[in-house]
Amino acid sequence: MEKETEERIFEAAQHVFQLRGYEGARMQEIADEAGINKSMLHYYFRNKSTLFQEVFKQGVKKIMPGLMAILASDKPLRAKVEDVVNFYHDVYAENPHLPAFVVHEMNQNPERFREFMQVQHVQFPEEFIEQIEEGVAVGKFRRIAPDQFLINIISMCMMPMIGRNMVQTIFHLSDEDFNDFLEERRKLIPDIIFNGVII
Amino acid sequence: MEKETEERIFEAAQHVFQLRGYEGARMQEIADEAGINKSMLHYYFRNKSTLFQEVFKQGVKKIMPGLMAILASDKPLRAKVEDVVNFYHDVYAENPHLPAFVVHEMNQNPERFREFMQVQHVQFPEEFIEQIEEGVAVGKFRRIAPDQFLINIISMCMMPMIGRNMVQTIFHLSDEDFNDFLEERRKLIPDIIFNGVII
DNA sequence: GTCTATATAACGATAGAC
DNA sequence: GTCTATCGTTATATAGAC
Repeated sequence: MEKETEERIFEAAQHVFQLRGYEGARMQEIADEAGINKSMLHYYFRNKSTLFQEVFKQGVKKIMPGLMAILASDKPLRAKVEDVVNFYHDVYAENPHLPAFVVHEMNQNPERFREFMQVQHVQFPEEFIEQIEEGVAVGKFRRIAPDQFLINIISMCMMPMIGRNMVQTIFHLSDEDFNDFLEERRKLIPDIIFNGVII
Repeated sequence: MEKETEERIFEAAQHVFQLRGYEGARMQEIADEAGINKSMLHYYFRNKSTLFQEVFKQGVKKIMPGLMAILASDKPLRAKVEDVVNFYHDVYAENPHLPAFVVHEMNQNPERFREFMQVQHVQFPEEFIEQIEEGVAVGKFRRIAPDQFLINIISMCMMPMIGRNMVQTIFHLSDEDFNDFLEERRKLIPDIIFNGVII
């Protein structure tokens, strides 16, 4: 085999859990996909729950630290927004099921999510807050709370990724159409956030 | 008992399925919540799958027809956007777990969702498309595809509802704080869509 | 480390009395 | 229509040989 067994198991678990969720995932499917016996799952990871926790942790780690690092950088606000949007779209391109997975499992167990965010020291950066408050203070921006500002960006990034099937169904988009649709949003979202649609 | 058994079962099923998803839901929990015996579930609804289908159908019906009706009305675009935003926030106030439920189950079974949308004749209204294309043609709006326009609105409405725990965790919002946060968005979202944050 | 075989528990579903 | 009792299946998990 090319890869170590443990790694093959983990990657298979990642795929199955992200696709089906904790409750929908089957240890048998993970074993099949890893090309090993079911009992090996228990040898490397104690049980379904611990295997899942590893996958969930690693999933959150693919998003949160990168996002916070962008918000905490010393770039101007417009550049930060562009970076956030590109970051989300890049992560999605590599992990199309990750956003829906994290959101769903976070809803199933909010306490685990909260605890994990604390342990990882994930914090909404002051630098970003001040940048927006200053823009408001000098009359450059309309009065908007920094959390509302950020949630608007994240919403416009994540929702189409999570609701891909809804988008494709309502607008009759092929897979290729949908990819184009998403790519277009890398420019569109910053434009909407700062300028809206009215010229 | 105040209500008919079948109705009590259905309401319990609605609650449990919306909270835990199809795979996570337990027939026993539905029975307990309805205050009846497990076998009654099979008497009124044949099995778990059919009970779920009813709940899912009814969930989609609470959102899609109302949304499409607003888009197809003869109001000006700004009023339509406000109506859509208010509609989503009103639905959420009554059914806080519904958005996340529909999105998750749609992802678990896209084909069932597509089929359901077809049967219900849910279609993206021409009136809305023309309204935006006209605004673009006369130079009032920046060049934007109608589907992108709509998805931006829906994204900003739904994502905080689906990701409530993420929002509350990152920004340290109490339940009351979060409700205020959402209420503020009824005005904020149309403003962003049309004008962005720059004054 | 990896396999086969099996234990154990949970869950959906049914039979049958009342 | 509603209950109790139970069946049959499937899933996780473990024991033990190699």
